[in-house]
Parts: sequence; C-alpha cells; structure tokens
Amino acid sequence: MNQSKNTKEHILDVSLKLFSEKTYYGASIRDIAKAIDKRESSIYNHFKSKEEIFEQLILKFSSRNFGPLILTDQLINIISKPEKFFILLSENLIHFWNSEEERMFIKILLAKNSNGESKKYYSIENYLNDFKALSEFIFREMISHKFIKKMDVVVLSQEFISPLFLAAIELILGLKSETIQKSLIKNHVEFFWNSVKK
Amino acid sequence: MNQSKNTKEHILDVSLKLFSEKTYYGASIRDIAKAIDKRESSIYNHFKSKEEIFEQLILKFSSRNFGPLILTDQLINIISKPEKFFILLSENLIHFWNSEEERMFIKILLAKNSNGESKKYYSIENYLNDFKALSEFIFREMISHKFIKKMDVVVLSQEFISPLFLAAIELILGLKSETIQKSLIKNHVEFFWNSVKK
DNA sequence: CCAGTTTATGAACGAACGTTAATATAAGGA
DNA sequence: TCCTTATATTAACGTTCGTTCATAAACTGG
Repeated sequence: MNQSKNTKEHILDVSLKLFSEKTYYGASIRDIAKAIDKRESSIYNHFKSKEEIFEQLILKFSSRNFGPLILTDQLINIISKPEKFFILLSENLIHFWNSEEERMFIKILLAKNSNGESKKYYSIENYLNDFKALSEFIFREMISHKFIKKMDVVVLSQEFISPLFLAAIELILGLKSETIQKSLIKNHVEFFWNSVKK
Repeated sequence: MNQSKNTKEHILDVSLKLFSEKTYYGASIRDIAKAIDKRESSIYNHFKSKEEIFEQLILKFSSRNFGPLILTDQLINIISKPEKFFILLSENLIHFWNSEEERMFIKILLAKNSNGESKKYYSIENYLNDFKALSEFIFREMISHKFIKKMDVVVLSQEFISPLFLAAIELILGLKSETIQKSLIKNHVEFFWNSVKK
C-alpha cells in the first residue's frame, strides 16, 4: 500500500497478507519479494530468515494496545445504560475483528499450532485473553456501579465474548455476510442482558 | 496405526495428522509416503494428486454422523432434568471435540481458507452448523416438553454452543489443560440454565 | 564530494517439491 | 497355472524452495 514507508514495515505488511492467505509454508520469500517489487535476496538485508519475518509479525501485532479502539468515548458515555452499551460494545468488537488487517492476523493465529518448538509464540488463546481482560474490567466497573448483577467477571466475559468472537471466526474463515451479524448481535445482547440485569 | 487396513484409508489417516500439524503446504507427498512406509510414487496409485487427498479427507470427515456420539442413551435418559442434561451434553461435546482425531480435523478446518477457488469446500462454518442443528433439535424438544422457557432455538443454540466450542478451539490450538474445562462447563451451564429455566 | 554504510541485484547452491514414466512385484480370478 | 489387474519401486523431470555471496547502486554524514 504505502510504498514510501520503510522497507521493513512494508515487508511485514505484505507478509501479513501472504501468510494469512497461503499459510506460512505456502507463502514463499519470493512471493513476499515480488509483492514489494524487489528481489528475494534483498529481503535478507532486513530479516535474517523467513522464520524471523513471521516472529516479528506476530510480535508486532501481539504488542498493540487496541483498548481505545474498542472502549471508545462514545461507548464510555453510555455505560449507565447497559443494554445500549452492550450493543455498541459488540458492534465495536465485531467491527474491529472484521477489519481487513485484523482478519488477516486472526487467520494467521488460527492456522498456527502451538505445537512443540513454537510454544513460546503468541497464540489465539493469548489473543482472546487480551479481550477477556478488557471485558472483565468493564464488568467489574458495571458491578461496582450496580448497573448489573454481582457475578463472576470471568464467567461474564466468557459468556459475553464467546458468541461474538466465534461469529467473527465464521465471518473470517467462511463466506458469511456481515449483515447477518446485526441480528446476531441483537439476539446475543438480548439474551445476555436478560441474564445479568438486576 | 492399523497397518493392514487398505492403503487408501491409511494414506488418509496419516494425511490427517500431517496436514493438521504442518498445514497443507507444509506437509509433502514424501512426508505422507514416509509415514505409510512406501515410496511417494505409489501414492499416485490411490490418489491423482495431493489436492485430491485433501479433498477426500475433508469429504470423509464432513459426511460422518456424529449425532449418536453426542446424543448418547445416558444423555437422553435425563432430558427431563435439564441442568444435569446440559452438563452431560457439554461434557460429551468437549470430549468429542478434544478427541485425537477430531482435534486434527478441526485444526485443518481452522487453517483452511474458504478463499476463492475453494469456496465449494466444507468449512468451519458448515462444521459448526452441524452441531447447531443438533442442539436446535434438542432445544425444540425441551421447549415442547416445557422443560425450559419458550425461546428462539437458534439463539439458544448459539448461546449454548459458542462458549463450549471456543473453549475447544483454545484447547486445540493452545496449551490449555483439559482440567480447566471442568469448571468452564460448570460455570457456563449455570449461567445458561439461569437464563432458560422456567 | 568523498567515505562509509545501507540496501539492492543477479547468479548460484543444494535441497525439497509435485508429478510422471518405465518397470518390477504381488494378488486374484479363470 | 497363466493372465490380468493392482500396487510397488527406482529414477528422473522441471520447478520452486530458503539462503548465500559477490557486487553494484543508493543513501548519509562530514
């Protein structure tokens, strides 16, 4: 996309796309080089191996702070109206997960084993935990302000996040259209809200 | 495993393992041949290409009937005690998804794009729909017998299945131990039951 | 403008890839 | 037993793989 940005970032950008489309073994160094319009040998001026490209890609995405993208000001303003809040929160999450870049990253996480040697890697479990932590924080706040019933925030997070994230996975790996998600969100929040309202 | 079974089945068996561990591009015909202790050329007496092995593998697994494995007699016997029923149903599902063979198949589905040319393929969405259909059937029965509140069975299925299947995915792709799942099931069923009991 | 560093190129390496062909062996029915 | 068919092997094909190397071009600070 942005040709003028530094080459290392550019390589990571196209690698995200290629690894997500063809998996690690299916995307070659030559594919990556072609995508940035250079020869494959020049890649090695920026990364010592294909494996290192992958590692740095995961590292880059695993060390973001997406909190402000989900917990928008608009959202925080309506925390006292939990049902509306849950709807908007769900929309923010689905919108984030379904953004072009995030789809690609999630695809890579889903295709990646935590098998053997790569145990050190960031996995889909770590990814989900970041979102669960965010939503646990939200539920703790809501409970302390008595907006919802007093319940275990871990359970609340799991019950709130799971149907949304699984729908996102189906959206990412399948052919489901995004419009279907509107009613899914509505139904899910309705069900959830009935279980947590005071 | 079973050396004496016919070679075609044997090839599919080891391909399931290899494709799930190293993805489609990472597992070679020579890997597969080595795993059945034959030369790579003899594979082509049974399949016309690597792609065909993959296709038949997906076909084989997508045309099973797992219903009786989930809906056991023991389970059906306690349908009038919904909370107990949900616990056992959850355990059956997690046990099934976490079996060695099923872990491998799910890994393959998760690593597989429904991108472009492969739209025809069975995807994780189809897989999940099979389980949702099963659980919709269960909820319809429960509602008609007035064991639970009258609600949309699609919503019930989604809310019941999602946290369980997502936990299974974490179990399969991550390093989570199976013991953690016991409390997850308990918490999930408790939350769910509180929302659907009459 | 020059020296030093960074980045790009072109060519090559050994290995592995999917697949094919010719041929040998094993199995099964007449 | 012989003939046919199914399955195996060995060898090779053209490609692509990840990576290296010598060298050339581009950039950067003094």
